[in-house]
Amino acid sequence: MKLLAIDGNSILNRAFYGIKLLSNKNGVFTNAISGFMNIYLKHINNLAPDAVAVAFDLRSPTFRHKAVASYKANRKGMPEELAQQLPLVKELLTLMGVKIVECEGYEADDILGTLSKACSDNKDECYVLTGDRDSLQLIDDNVTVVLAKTKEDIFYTPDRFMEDYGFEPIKLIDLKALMGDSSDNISGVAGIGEKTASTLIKEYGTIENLYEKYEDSDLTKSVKTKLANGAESAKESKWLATIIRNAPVDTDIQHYIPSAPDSAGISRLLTELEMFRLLEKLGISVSEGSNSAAAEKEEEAPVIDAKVSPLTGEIISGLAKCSYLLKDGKLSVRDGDNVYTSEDEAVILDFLGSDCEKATDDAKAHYRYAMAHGRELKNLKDDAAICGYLLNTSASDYAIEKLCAEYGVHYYSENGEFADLLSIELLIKKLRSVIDKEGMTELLEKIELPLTEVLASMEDIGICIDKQGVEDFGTYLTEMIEETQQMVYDDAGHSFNIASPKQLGTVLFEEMGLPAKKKTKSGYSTNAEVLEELRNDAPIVDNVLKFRQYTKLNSTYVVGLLDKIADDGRIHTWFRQTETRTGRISSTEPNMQNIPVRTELGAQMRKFFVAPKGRKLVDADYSQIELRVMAHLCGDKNMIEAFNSGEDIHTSTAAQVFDMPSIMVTPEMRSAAKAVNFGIIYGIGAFSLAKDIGTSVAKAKKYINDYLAKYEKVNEFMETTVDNAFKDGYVTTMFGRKRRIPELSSSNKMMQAAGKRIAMNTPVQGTAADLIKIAMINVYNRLKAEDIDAKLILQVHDELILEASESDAEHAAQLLKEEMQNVYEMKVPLSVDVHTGDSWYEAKQ
DNA sequence: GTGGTCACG
DNA sequence: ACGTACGTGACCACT
Repeated sequence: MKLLAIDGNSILNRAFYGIKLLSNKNGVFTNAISGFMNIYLKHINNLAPDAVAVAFDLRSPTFRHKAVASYKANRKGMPEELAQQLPLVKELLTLMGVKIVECEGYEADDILGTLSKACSDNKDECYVLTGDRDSLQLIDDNVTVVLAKTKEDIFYTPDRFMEDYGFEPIKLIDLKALMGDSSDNISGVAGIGEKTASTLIKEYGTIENLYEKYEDSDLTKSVKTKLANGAESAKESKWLATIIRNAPVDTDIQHYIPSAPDSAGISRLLTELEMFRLLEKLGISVSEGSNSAAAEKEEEAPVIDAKVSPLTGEIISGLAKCSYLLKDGKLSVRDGDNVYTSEDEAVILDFLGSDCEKATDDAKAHYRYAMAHGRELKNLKDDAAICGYLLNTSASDYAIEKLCAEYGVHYYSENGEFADLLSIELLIKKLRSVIDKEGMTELLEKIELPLTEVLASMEDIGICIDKQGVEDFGTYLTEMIEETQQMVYDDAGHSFNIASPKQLGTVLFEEMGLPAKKKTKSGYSTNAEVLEELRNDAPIVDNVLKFRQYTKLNSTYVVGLLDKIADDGRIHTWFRQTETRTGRISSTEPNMQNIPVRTELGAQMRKFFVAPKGRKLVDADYSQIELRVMAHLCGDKNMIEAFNSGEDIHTSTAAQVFDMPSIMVTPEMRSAAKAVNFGIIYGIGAFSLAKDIGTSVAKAKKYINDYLAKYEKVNEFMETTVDNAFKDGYVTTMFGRKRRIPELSSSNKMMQAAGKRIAMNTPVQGTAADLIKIAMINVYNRLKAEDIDAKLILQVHDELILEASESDAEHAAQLLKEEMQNVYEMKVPLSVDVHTGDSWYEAKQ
């Protein structure tokens, strides 16, 4: 027999501190559960034990001994984030059929001691899994202690222990009795540390032997004195350090053979915790749990006896309402018990263009399918992924099966390949009712759903790129990279990989002896901020910075973009509508929202995004939209006035905060005001502001206080927003978009502070995102309705870009500006700058 | 897969 | 005592 005995508390602790805090949408933390299970599964797979016991600490108010009362008294209480995961891990293990062992008045390691001794006595094989070195005293020929470490685990057999420590495992108790252990409140012998203790144990073996012989030994006088003074403490410490091996628990290994897992129960629990990857690892499907009482009780679902037949034109014209899916060129349509399928492009296009009301799960892709063939997708009414996103902007994806499990909708896995199709109707019905209850129906119907078509069109059209120009720029960059690289090697005296922060750190801070300003988890920080400060100390720094700039431009933009040019010579980015927590859209493959602009060299890239012959690019961007949103949301008179004056907002802010006429505001004052304005949007902190504008924290604090005193309503808005966020667990934008903030329920101060900043920032960033989305829809519809030869092609958060015919460019520019400025009646005017040009670079002037 | 770095709003 | 502003995505090195 082989037993795996696990120190549940120790492994859970290790998992908790080793993985960043994660939580589900209800704010239940899951990182320790996930880490624990990873460690657990790894060892189950490696060791294939016959029996498993997971031990947990359990202490009642009556301790088994007086000394125990103070024992571990100074150990910090478990943080709330970890404490709430403890019962969940136990529940999960129980559902998995794994035996949990707890014993009133005993700690987990006492239970491990007892079980491992039983194994030893019966010549059974025992593996003790723990993160705590104390348990190494349990090692013998039958007992191996597996020490779980962050990187790799150590399998401690008697030989391995001897190799590391130089004495037998059992003597670890004596070692601890001498050196003590502050985390366990074991005092040891005062003045004796690890080194001395280890030497003494190697020579004398046990403290009993040591105390018998030390007086006549050749130990130094000081050590002898320490031993003499600490004699009593040493004995008590040895007692405390000894793991109990006869705790009253079942020592029959047979008892710990796991029973059959409750798959449905596991599925239910992990679905509620949103731990889908773990579920997958356990080989259980999400739907297994949905038949019994789910977290959200599953609603009655009819049995569907699906009749499958090919889709025809006749059927299409008879459809009034349906749900459908379209993936990899395969269409499946559901109308009641009837399922129609087709892989015929013409049939699919006819279906998409029909008047039938449609519900699906990836509308944008289907709009693109139709557009790519010069056809339309008509009467699209619902998109399950979009609905899922509005209800929880933090999920990693919005697969039908997951959403069903999460919202207690029956998932038709019994219908095999049509499970998704048959499930989507009830799923959407459910999602719609929750969206309605949460007041987001208008957001869905007026903004998100119409936007799917706009984004599809933008992706479909794409932006024209000057391939030759990019290639030439790449050639230039490659030359510059080689040149700067050589200069760095010359400065360093040898070649190395400059792109490796580790190697660069060694060269700069060890070989060349430059002062290291900051550290990261894994070594010296070498980021631009640090290097900037060292620029005057050594020429290598400047060359490294240049190297970084050139390689970044080359690999991310030149090489990256060339790789994405489609056959039509254009770049078709993917806009992601269900990605960001705040409601912004994101762009990938390639990311068209982070094309360089801030440095002159980088901005050159924008010269290669062009309008084809006979056409123009029209670029319009909102000026200070987030600050204007803030002014509107809080209604502060002074701030509104500042915007109404039409003068530069940062100058205006400086004038108001420093209480002087605008004409007397210096560039320094304006720049400080600008930094404070940014800080206000992000959720201000004096330290970061000070760093940003290079002043003292005290001065930064004063700037903030003066600002908030001048703009009272801003202050008030921040406070009420944060208060409400604590109360509700979420914040909302002007158009009802929600973001849950589980960080606020963290007991970690840093984490909670971050939650507050999120609470302050999201309504502002999110409302700005709502506004530009509405503008996009209006622009799209007007261009279409008025038959203007211009199309939206890009959105960069506060900026929209059109490609227009030369003749319509001016008209389109006017329309664009008008729609953006008038998107919504605000307490301050929205201001838009618009330019036209042959390239993005020109149109952005 | 994660961390460091850096591009954008 | 600690670490430090919001939201993204891509690339590289390293485990």
